[in-house]
Amino acid sequence: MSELKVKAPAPSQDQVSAWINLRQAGHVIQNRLEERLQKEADLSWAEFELLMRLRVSAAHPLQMSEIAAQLVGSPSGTTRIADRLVRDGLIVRETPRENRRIVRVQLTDRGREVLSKADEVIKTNVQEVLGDHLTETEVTELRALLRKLLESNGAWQDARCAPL
Amino acid sequence: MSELKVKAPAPSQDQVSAWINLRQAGHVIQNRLEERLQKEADLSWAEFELLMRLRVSAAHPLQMSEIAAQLVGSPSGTTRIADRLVRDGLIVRETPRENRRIVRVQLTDRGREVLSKADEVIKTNVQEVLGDHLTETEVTELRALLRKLLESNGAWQDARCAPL
DNA sequence: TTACAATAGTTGCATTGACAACTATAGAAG
DNA sequence: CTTCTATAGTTGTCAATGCAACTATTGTAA
Repeated sequence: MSELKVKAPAPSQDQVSAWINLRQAGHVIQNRLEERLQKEADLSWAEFELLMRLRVSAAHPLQMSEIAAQLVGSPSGTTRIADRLVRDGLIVRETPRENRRIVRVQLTDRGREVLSKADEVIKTNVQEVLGDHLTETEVTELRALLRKLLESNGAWQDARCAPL
Repeated sequence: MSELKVKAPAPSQDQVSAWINLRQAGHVIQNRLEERLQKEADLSWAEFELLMRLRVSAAHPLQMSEIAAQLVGSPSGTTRIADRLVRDGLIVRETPRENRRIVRVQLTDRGREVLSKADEVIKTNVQEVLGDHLTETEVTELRALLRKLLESNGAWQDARCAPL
């Protein structure tokens, strides 16, 4: 009878533990993905994600602020990532005549190539770290929980990742 | 009939999306927690987590390598975090006579004080970002999924966070 | 005992990314 | 039209962190 009472851990502990576990998973798995991505496609995760966003929008080239809004980092961080991608010839920046404040970004052919190589790497490795261990149902559950978390914190956005 | 077939998204897309969502949640929420923690307890999350590990072990003071094993970062990163905590007088380093290679770390009184203040901040804010939006069951589910994920990637460790 | 290997921790260096300040352009108000 | 304000993006500077190289200590073997 009283067992139930005394054993009950404060919910806040569970919540904090959950949070720490989320960060652990984030770091550990990310490290693995980054390592492979770097080795096999010579790309950082940040660079990959930026490229991916460009492909998803496909039709019209995105401008910096649109990209920045879709990534987790700051605007200046986005600039720096783009700098590297330009240096490596994977994207091009272009300022349209009609609005000389903005900068539109587009994949180059080489960018598309590298991205498609990166797709393979990510697909394989996400399968390895996630897919091989969670059922499809569990993946769906996880997404639902994360979505709820993000939505209630005003930060939800669909993580469309295009062809793959 | 064929609808089911053509509409089915490749599982790899779901997996990658799940992964991206996990990182988004990680960043967004972490930013919020760090901001409050910094403002209200003058502590970074990394510092908080190190202090917390010290408290959990309570009885015997931990040595650097033990701490490093529990945190997500590298050994050198752990050294740097400890540097700051020493500078701020929240922990003390000590090299025992019997083994002059190792360094044991202990909370100071001030460290305990600050940590207990940080507890409040974390408790309140994790409640706000997590607890207020997920049911207890959902938190449990989330932990279970993350645990499975971590275990299958050989990185599980219980995120005990002590009193709080 | 001297040499060699393994362990523990720190430091130099380079990369990454955030924040705030800055430049440049566009739109609004007078 | 000029001025003021808002928007878009970049850059200077700085803190955090990883890797590889280093120092110091301990354990092992000849």
